[in-house]
Amino acid sequence: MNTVDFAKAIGDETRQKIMSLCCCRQLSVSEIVAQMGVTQPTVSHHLKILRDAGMVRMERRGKEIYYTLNQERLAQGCCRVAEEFAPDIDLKIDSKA
Amino acid sequence: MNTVDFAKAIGDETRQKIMSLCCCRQLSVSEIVAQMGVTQPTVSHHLKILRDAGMVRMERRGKEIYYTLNQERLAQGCCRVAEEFAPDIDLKIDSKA
DNA sequence: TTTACATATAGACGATTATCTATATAATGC
DNA sequence: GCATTATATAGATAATCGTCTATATGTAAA
Repeated sequence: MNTVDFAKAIGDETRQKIMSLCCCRQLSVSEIVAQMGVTQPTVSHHLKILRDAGMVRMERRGKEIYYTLNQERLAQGCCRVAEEFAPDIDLKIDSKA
Repeated sequence: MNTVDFAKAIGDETRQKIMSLCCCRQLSVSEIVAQMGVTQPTVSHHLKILRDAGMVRMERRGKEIYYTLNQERLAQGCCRVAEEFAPDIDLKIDSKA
């Protein structure tokens, strides 16, 4: 995944809200929809974009599909951007406890 | 500057090419135009977006205006994104020699 | 197998955006 | 002042994108 696609994937208010919601916990699509001001198809649309960008993981359980943000991929994308355009500045990843 | 505006500013192929060009050296608008496949007004347009996002510095010398990428701001934006959406991963900035 | 529920997809539509041409502004030299 | 060069701005246009409604797909329960 290149830096343009990465930045485009995260460069939308609705998607960032979704990212915040399923950043630290699994959420079903309905749960996401319930907390956003847009329709379910719109949420599904944005989830697809995030999925295609590798930014979220999905897991089906029964009728529901749970999404979680892929924090590693996100951080990797940030590092890629910094490496490419800010070579004089060093961004290091340290996994927290 | 919020993370949406930051991601939108860098989420364009033409702008990323400009960012690459004036990442490590000052370049005048004409010099940038010469290395890109778009017209001068288009380059000016993208420079304005990068300027508004604080991603480039400009310096007038005579008739020419020289642009440089603001690597610190860029790296800061990357960190902001990681902090907000990947709180379990720690991205630290280390200034290189 | 029908019904109900959860999610995805298709298609339409308005808004935003990237590009262009034409023109304005700014700086320099004659 | 006038001409020249460099950059910015205005306005038009086509393409992309985000949102909606309608509908299809998938899963589980009756």
